[in-house]
This record gives sequence, C-alpha cells and structure tokens, in this order.
Amino acid sequence: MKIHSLHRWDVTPKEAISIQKDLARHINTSVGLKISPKLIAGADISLSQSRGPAYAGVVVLDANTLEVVAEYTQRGEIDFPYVPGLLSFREAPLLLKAFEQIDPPPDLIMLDGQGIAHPRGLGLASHLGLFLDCPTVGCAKSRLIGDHREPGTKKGSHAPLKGKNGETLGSALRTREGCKPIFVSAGHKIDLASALEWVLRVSPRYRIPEPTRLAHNLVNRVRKEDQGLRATSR
DNA sequence: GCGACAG
DNA sequence: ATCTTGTCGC
Repeated sequence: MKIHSLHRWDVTPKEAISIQKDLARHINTSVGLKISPKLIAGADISLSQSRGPAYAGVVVLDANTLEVVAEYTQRGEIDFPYVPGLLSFREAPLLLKAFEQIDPPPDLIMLDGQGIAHPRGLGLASHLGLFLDCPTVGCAKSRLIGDHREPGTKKGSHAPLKGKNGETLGSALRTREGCKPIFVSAGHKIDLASALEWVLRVSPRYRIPEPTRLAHNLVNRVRKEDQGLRATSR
C-alpha cells in the first residue's frame, strides 16, 4: 500500500515530541466514524534481547471468517531506543516497510500499542494511521496514560479510560473472562465505539485479538527461523 | 524532586 | 519487548 512520508524518522527524542504534537492535530476519531472492513490487518515486531535484526510482520484476515488471507514480513535494524511515549519512532519505520508490500490494502489495521490514549494524542496506531491514510485501532496490553475503573467480569465488558480533564481516551476492554482487560483506543479514521466493536468481534477466544495475536506469532516464528539459518551459516 | 511509564 | 521452568487457577 501507498506510504505517505510526513517527516523523517532519524530524529532525536526532542524532535520526535515536537512532531507528535504537530501530527496529532490531523487525527480524526470523531464520533460517527464507522467502518465496515472486509480485510483486517494486525501487525507486530519481534526483537531479540541481544543485538541483532528486528522482524516486522503483518497478517491480513478476512473480517468475516477470520481466515488468514496473507502474511508479510520485513527484516531490518532498529536504532531508536524504547522510550515510553515514543514507541512509534522505534517501531513504525520497519512496520511501514512491511505495509509497503501489502496489496490489496486492508480496511482496518490493529496495532500492539496505543491509539490516541497517549500523552500527546499520537500513539503508534494513530501515527501509522496517518502514514497509511487508513483506519487504525490501538490494542495495548497495558496502560500508558489515563484512569479507569475495573471493567465487568463478563467478556465484552468495558470501562472508559479517562484523561486528566475527564476526556475519554479509550476503554479497558475485557476480551476474555478471567483475564486482565486490554486497552483499546481509536487510532485514526474510526471512532471509539466502532473500534471496540471490531476488536471484540475479532477476539473469539483469546485475550489478544486475532490480528495482533497472529502477527505476534508470525514475527516470533520468523525470527527464530532466520536466527537459526544465520547461526548455521556461520 | 518523585512516581509513572505502550513495547 | 525478551529470557525462561515450573506452577497455580478457571
């Protein structure tokens, strides 16, 4: 799919923060932004503790059957450090190279991280939504900012994630009974209600939604295979 | 200054 | 996130 180049990626953390503030103004998650995706993609990255290449992967699913339609992977180096709030500057460059190969483009993308539930309103999902000009949703396994009450015990129960001024940033969603909730927030071109609806719809069995869960499995599998090959060739 | 802190 | 074995609970 087509990648928009809105800025360079080799920036300092200070420049990154400035870029986020600027880009956040272009995010659209207005109530009423509903979608009916036919293809839903999930993406993730896998890195090894020791130094070595990173692996990005995207899995495209049929929105109705949840069958895997396509898989894409991309190997590359990551230099930007992990800094809470600046995750996209670490993961987005490689993820975008993987998305570049995708054809046809998906109608919705789910990411492992936050959407607008971010200090400057531009988490990984929102940032990628702008570069890909595609609806995105953030499905984080833990909270970055905001407060929330414990959602109900039943699958599908959710509690609003609220910011300092009382704004609703996202939701803590119970995708499976007996498990901790995940944090869903709109990324771009979709509203929170619709984001919640689709995340729940692609989470038939596990805590992690199928798109990102399968993408996670894919990149870990590919990393181990590639590391094995590289080890035997040396 | 202190605590919090996606992956 | 990654590493890593067994173990506790629904």
